[in-house]
This record gives sequence, structure tokens and C-alpha cells, in this order.
Amino acid sequence: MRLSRFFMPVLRDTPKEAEIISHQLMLRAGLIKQESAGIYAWLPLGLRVLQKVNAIVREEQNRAGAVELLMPTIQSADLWRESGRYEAYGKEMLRIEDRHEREMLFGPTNEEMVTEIFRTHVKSYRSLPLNLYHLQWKFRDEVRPRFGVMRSREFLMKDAYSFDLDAAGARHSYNKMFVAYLRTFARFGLKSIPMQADTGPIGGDLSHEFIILADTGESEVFCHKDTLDFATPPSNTNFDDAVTLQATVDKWTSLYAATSEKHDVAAYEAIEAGKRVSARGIEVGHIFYFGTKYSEPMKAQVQGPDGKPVTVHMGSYGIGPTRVVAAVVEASHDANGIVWPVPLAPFEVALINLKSGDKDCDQACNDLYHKLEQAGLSVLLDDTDERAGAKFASMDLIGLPFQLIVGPKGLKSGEVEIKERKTGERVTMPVEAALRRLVELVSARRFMG
RNA sequence: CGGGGCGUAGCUCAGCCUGGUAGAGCGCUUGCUUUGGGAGCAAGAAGUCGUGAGUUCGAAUCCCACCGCCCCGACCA
Repeated sequence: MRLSRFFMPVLRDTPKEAEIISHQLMLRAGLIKQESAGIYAWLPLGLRVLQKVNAIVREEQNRAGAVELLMPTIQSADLWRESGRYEAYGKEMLRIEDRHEREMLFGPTNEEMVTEIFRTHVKSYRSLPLNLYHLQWKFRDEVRPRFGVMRSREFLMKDAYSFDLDAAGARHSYNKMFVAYLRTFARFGLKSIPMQADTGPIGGDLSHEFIILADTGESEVFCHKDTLDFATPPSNTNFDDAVTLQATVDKWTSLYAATSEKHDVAAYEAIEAGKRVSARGIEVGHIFYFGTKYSEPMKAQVQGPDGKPVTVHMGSYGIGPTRVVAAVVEASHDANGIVWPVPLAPFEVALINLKSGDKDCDQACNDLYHKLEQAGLSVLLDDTDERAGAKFASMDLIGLPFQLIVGPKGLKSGEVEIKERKTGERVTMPVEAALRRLVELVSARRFMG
């Protein structure tokens, strides 16, 4: 992409409504624009990041055996009356009426709808286990939206819903998502820690929040230091192997880890000195087993091996991609702006033409641009006639992982400069060598976890 | 929903107290000079002063109502 033909409205000043750093940087870097309280437009640069998040979420959901579908944003109130939640949900639910005065709502979640789809089409135990997921916009009319897309009213959500014959099967389904989440967050370049969460009316130990650590995180979290060093489950994990999967989950839940709401001071202080971690965290995922809470009232049943009807056991599993983008910015930025991990970067390379209009610079940049793209890298070529300083500042702000700097001085001796955004390290080398080096650097960092 | 604050140019803000019909910096346009970390000079475009209703000869400024946005609290992915 050529910057001169792109749409990237960066701001020099910090808009006053933004309080936390991720919100400030997302506005300044031209990722999002607020349209109303808690409602944001995703500008091209932000959309590219969001799409990368979504792609990784999909890969890992699919790998774990979940099947994608897409349910609508607008739902019928009647569906929610079946589960009793239409009355119970409260003012967070945005209720609307269509021209025929039918009661509708903008979905805050999809348990009812997916259960309705399931019961219509699935009649036999042989179809289980089943996990259906979708990526869809949701609306929760928060009393007080804040922190930009970290806590917005409209937000994108990946939610998966599992269906099993019994509690044991549901636990296996739960474990699949548990492992998929560890892999997903690792690929975002984030260290996530599963923490025991409130299980509500069902009880048991089958609910976890996935927390990532960030100095500016919303909540206080406590954990054992060794949890941070647990290995991410590999990409060739066999998700059908219930025993091994359980062992992985057991390991990840073996050490103390809790948010401030669930904090047990005694258990925390029982951790050996030097291994206690007290930090700030952001919740980026939540998985939940809720048994027959919806299948019972909504009569989601299959015929069992013995011919008798069985009410299915369900679980739901959420990741908020829009929130993840903000969380990554919180976890990865410096005084100059965002620092994207390669897997989520809107472009992998910033190709900076320090003197647009100069024949040698233009030609070298065009050549490098095409060669990098041919090598499969995504490149944002700054071909504008801004001054060098302004270009550097903008590119640092939007945080592309690598900058390839081409100027008339270096070109005289056939050299260009590579700067790594994260470290600020700069290396000067011949054009062809820089090309090879960049391809190496980017491909080495593309796949994490 | 309780408490607090703010709405003036694309962005950050001054002007309001003490009414006289709107400004600065950045950004944008044009020209010249510059050109390796947010350049300089000159000229220029750009605002129903959130909305409505009052007071007044006259309202960005004073009064009232409403709307929007932000922060703290309760609530949540």
C-alpha cells in the first residue's frame, strides 16, 4: 500500500476524551474513530489489525474442532422469553421495535439463538460433540462505556457454544477451548494466564477468565511466577485426546492464579517468596460451562443410544477481538507510539522514502516495494513529500515492526537502513542484503506459539 | 443511576467572571526556501460559539430547559 493513496488520519495531539494509553494511541494512530459513546468506526489501519486478530481466532477455533457459522445481530424477543432472559437481562439489552411493532433486540449474546438452531437440526447423540462459533457484533448498553474499544457498547465477539451428551463430554469440549485459547493469545504475542472465574449457578471449576498482563491493566491479578513460563500447547495438539488435553489443563491450573475478586490472600501468601507475582491484567477471554441452563427450558434434546431423549450439556466461550486490539496496545507500546507484534501488525514493513521526488529514492523504493511484496511481506510505502522527521514520527506512532529507510545519502553508496521498531536498533546495509534480512526477520516472527 | 466536569475551526485550547458580534498553536490550501527525527517565510480557506427558549438596543459571554461527551462510583467481554 502506498501511503499517498491510503487513508490513515493520524493525529498529532491527543484527543481529550481518551484517558488510557491504548485509547489515546488508537485514536492518534488513526485506528478508530468514535461515533457515539462506546461506539466506534474502525478505520483502515485498525481494521487490518482486527482482521488479523480474527484470522488467528478462526485458525485456532477450527483447529480445536469448532465450526463457524454466522448468526444475526438482531434477534426476536420471543426467543429470549423461552429462556426467561428477556425479563432478566435488564437495561443492558438494547430493545427495539420493528415497523410491525414486533419486539426485537440487538443481541448481547447468542445462547438462545444457537440453542434454537441446534434443537431444530440436531436430533441424534451421534451428531455430538458439536461446537458452533461465530464472530459477530454485539451490543450491550453499558451504563458507562469507557476506555475506547476496551469497554465499548458495540463490540466484536467470537463466541463458541459446545453441545455434549453429558458433563464428562462437556468437560472435554471445555478443555479443547481452554487449550485453543492458550494458543490463540500466544499467537497475539500475549502471555495469557487462565484464572478461576465465577461459575454462577452451576458451580464447579469450569469457568476461567484469560488474563493478559499489562502495566495499565484494569484489574489487579495475582499468580505464581512459574505460570508465566508454562509452554504453550503445540500446533499439533490432538484435540480428540481427552486424557492428554486434561493433563495440559491440569498443569495450567495447578498453580495459584486469581483476579482481585477471587483473590485468596492465604493461598497467595503460601506461595514461596520470590515466586509471587502481583500485577495488572486485562481480561481477553472467558470460557464457561453452564450445563443445561438453556437446553432445559428450550428443550434442546437429542436421542441417546438407548432411544431416550437426553438434554444436552452446553458451554460458551468468548473472545472479544475489538478488546484484544486495545489490550495488545496496552501491553505493547512506548513513548513514541504503538509497537505491533508481527502477527498482528497492519503492515509488516514501513518502507520510508526520505526524499519523494528524488529519482534515485523513488526508483529504489518502488523496486524494494515490489520485491518485498513479491516475497510475501505486507508493506506500507511512505511516498508522501513530508519531511523526514514527520515520517519517522508517524511510522513510530503506528508501530509497524520494521522500518526500511531509504534516503539519498545512503543510496549514494548503495545502502539502506533497517530499523526495528521495538528496540529502536538500526542497521545500515546494502539494498539486496537488507531485502534478504527483512524477509528473514519478518518470517521468523510471524508465527508465535 | 448517584456525584463531578466539559461542549468555541479537523485537533489542542484561549476568550465567558466584568455582554459590544470570535482568536492562537498545530493541521489544511498556494508560492518560495528547506530536506536523515514532527522546518522557515509569505499569502489563504475554514466556526449555525452543542440545541432551543429567555433577559437585553446588543449574548460565545447572563438566566432556564434539553442534548451530547468525559471522569469517579455501582456494573460488565
